[in-house]
Amino acid sequence: MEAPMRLSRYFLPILRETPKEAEIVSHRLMLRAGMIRQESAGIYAWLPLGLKVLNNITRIIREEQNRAGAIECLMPVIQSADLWRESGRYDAYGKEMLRIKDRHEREMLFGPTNEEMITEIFRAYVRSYKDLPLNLYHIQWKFRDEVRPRFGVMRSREFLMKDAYSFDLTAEAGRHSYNRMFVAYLRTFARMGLTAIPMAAESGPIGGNLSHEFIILADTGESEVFCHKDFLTFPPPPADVDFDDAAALEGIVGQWTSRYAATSEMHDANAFAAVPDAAKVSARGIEVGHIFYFGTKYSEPMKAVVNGPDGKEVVVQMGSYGIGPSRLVAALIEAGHDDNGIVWPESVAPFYVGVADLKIGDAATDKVCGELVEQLENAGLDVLHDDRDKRPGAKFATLDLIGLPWQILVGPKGLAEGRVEVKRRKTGERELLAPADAVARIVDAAKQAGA
RNA sequence: CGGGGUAUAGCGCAGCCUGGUAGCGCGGAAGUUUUGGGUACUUCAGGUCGCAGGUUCGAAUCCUGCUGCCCCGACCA
Repeated sequence: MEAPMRLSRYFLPILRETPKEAEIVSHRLMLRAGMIRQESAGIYAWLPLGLKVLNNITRIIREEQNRAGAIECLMPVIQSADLWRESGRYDAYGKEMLRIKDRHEREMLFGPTNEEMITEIFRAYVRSYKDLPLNLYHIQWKFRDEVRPRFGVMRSREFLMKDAYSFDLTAEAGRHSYNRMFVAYLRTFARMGLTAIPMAAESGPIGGNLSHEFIILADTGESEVFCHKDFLTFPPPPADVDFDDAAALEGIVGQWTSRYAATSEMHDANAFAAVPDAAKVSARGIEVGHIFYFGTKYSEPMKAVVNGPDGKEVVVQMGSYGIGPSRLVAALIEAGHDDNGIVWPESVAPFYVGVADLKIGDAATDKVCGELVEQLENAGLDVLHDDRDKRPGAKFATLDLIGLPWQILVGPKGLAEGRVEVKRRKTGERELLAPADAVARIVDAAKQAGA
């Protein structure tokens, strides 16, 4: 919980016009709402409003990773080339990997992913099957030197990534670990108001033979996708799902893989033809997560082994599980906006409610705004108080642009009747309420949203 | 990495063809006005015209080289 923010003292560089480089709506709105600033091709600074959203997203990711039994750590952004030579990927990775040299001419690299490093950490400490299963994750900046970065933070070169890595004794146990992350991902995206559809996927340079991409449908998505419409009605796993219950997880994963879903690379026209026409969904999608089960691809060459119950050495089974929080910020905007700006889901909104004082300096509006802000704050809500000396129109436009779920508009006209206006951003519904009722309405809504 | 653009004030642009030392809108500051959906007017501040050479009495403008950025394609969380 933070102190209520007075907009006159905040740093929110709103742009009235759209910078010309921004092609897609999320990029345009992130620049206009003062969330990010481009510093280089595909490299962005996160301004306060953008950072708040990013932090809300990583908070949800952490909560769901922890719930599923993963343990957070943090690995460095700069890695040694030697580590990557062990797995054979130093030469295999190609120009996407940014290679650098330190002052001693040692070959280093800016990490594009961390399988090698986590395997090195694992093998240094873990010797016994009794320490398994283990799942370690971190949330860290990564760099992939994309040939052509575009679409703002949707396809940037530097990006924030949550990576989890699982270690198990057997393939069966590894499958359970995979399912844990699968279910955790369904919950994570659902909490952000997204339906992410798990689709059969290529495993690419990460490797392995079991892999799903989690894709949300959006017109501006980069991938062409094909799936059954039932996915849009499947319920997300409940909060009390038992992650130790392998059969229960298998059941959930079973449901979410029971219908056809594939990206264009993996598309099987014959299989799709079997889907009833009325259920066919052919759309564009944004990849927001990707999970891999790759067995011993890294543990074998890097000798990550433990002693089994019979005293013999066993090469551990591994998987890795990624979510891109920085990309998710853009994906959430692609999925939630209108002509006036962003419409944030309540769980990730940078502030929960904005209180606009429509006539700064008016004793009545100033007083009521101060009281509203204090009461909302005391109720545990994150409040933005627009106390700038601006025209009402400018305030409406700003609040709509930055997409806070609720607005309270306090002006002399309404106050003459003892009323303020409560506006819900998502629907545009407005209500004239007494100030105390306005607070109650929004606090109730927050409780219902489980914020 | 191929193809195509573009670079002039914080943002969006004009000026370049036909060389004469830079302008408009938005934004910012001051003021008057206005006060419920980006108000109107006045004044002000802000630019080594991407960088380096060259041509010329004189270059934002013409020529050469370089760099950044953007778009299309192939590649990708």
